[in-house]
Amino acid sequence: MVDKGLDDVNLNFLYLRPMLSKKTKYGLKALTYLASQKDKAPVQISEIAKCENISQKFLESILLSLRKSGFLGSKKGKGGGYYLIKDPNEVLMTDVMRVLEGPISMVPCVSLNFYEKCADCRDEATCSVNKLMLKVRDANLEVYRNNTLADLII
Amino acid sequence: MVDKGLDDVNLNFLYLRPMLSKKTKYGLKALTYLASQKDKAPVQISEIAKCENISQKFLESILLSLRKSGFLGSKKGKGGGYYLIKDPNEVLMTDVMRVLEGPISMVPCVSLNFYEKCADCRDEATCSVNKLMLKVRDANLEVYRNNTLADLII
DNA sequence: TGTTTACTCTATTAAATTGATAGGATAATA
DNA sequence: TATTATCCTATCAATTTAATAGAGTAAACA
Repeated sequence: MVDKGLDDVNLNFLYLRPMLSKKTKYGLKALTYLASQKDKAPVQISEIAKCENISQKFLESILLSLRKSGFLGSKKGKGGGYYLIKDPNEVLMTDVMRVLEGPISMVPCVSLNFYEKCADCRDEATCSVNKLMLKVRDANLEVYRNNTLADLII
Repeated sequence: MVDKGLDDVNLNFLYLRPMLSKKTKYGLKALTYLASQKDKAPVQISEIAKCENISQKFLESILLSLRKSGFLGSKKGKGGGYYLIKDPNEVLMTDVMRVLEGPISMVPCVSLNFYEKCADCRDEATCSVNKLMLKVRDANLEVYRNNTLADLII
């Protein structure tokens, strides 16, 4: 049998290279879980992990980084856990995404906060990648700036 | 000396996890290079690689996949090379990005063309990640649909 | 007809990142 | 002082990216 060029098959549909990391996915779910609480009593990691189907150990590190970046507070010992520090209406997605996922721009040369010149690019002003990714960055920023944690509930 | 918690340092600004692959970056540059040609005579891989500072061997595989997906034509032998098949005005960024980078959605559960249910998600209708990523997808689609290869030149 | 040119294809590689797990240290509560 | 739950370090397999090497194939041209 002759090989019928299976290399032509496009495997993109398998989502082999997911764009959104699980860290961000889990972080967002945890934040909305906390935002949905009636009171602001601390919630244990184990509860969030169980309800949201998240690996508890992995979630630990995510919540830790969210605490260090000022989104969450924590309490140790019995009755301890994590809780939201700010009102969900005041938690901007721009800030959340930058902490969890990293820069919003897809290339450093169009980043507002973390600009870097491309080493291989001759002229930024005429670079097609720069031109397109600038528009993509603006479109994404528009979404993240206009959505808070409160907008993600229900 | 006491360790002052260097783990708190946010290293995102180093762009350790670039969102846009070099494959896409190089592919876009090659496409615009070809679109900028006066006539439609074939251009050699080596010329594009040299002018755009791209690894020639890597570029070979990228141009090959762009040919197989119908964007480029090729000619072997002396005077051979790659050339655009369609008019730059008719090459939509949605199609280019899907071939080079993969699905436009950041999660499979909001993908138009490559939908997949999340294994761990209890209810898509109330999922915060789904809700946010749906908006991001629409914003990105808006950009890619309204830009053609011709829009990336100069 | 034969040589040169340039695309085509397969295979391999190092390096980096992700996602997950294990184990113990620390602090707060009762 | 015992229990609880966060905090922190270290490690791991699996995957992906980007690049390179080398041989194969088809077209042009002398």
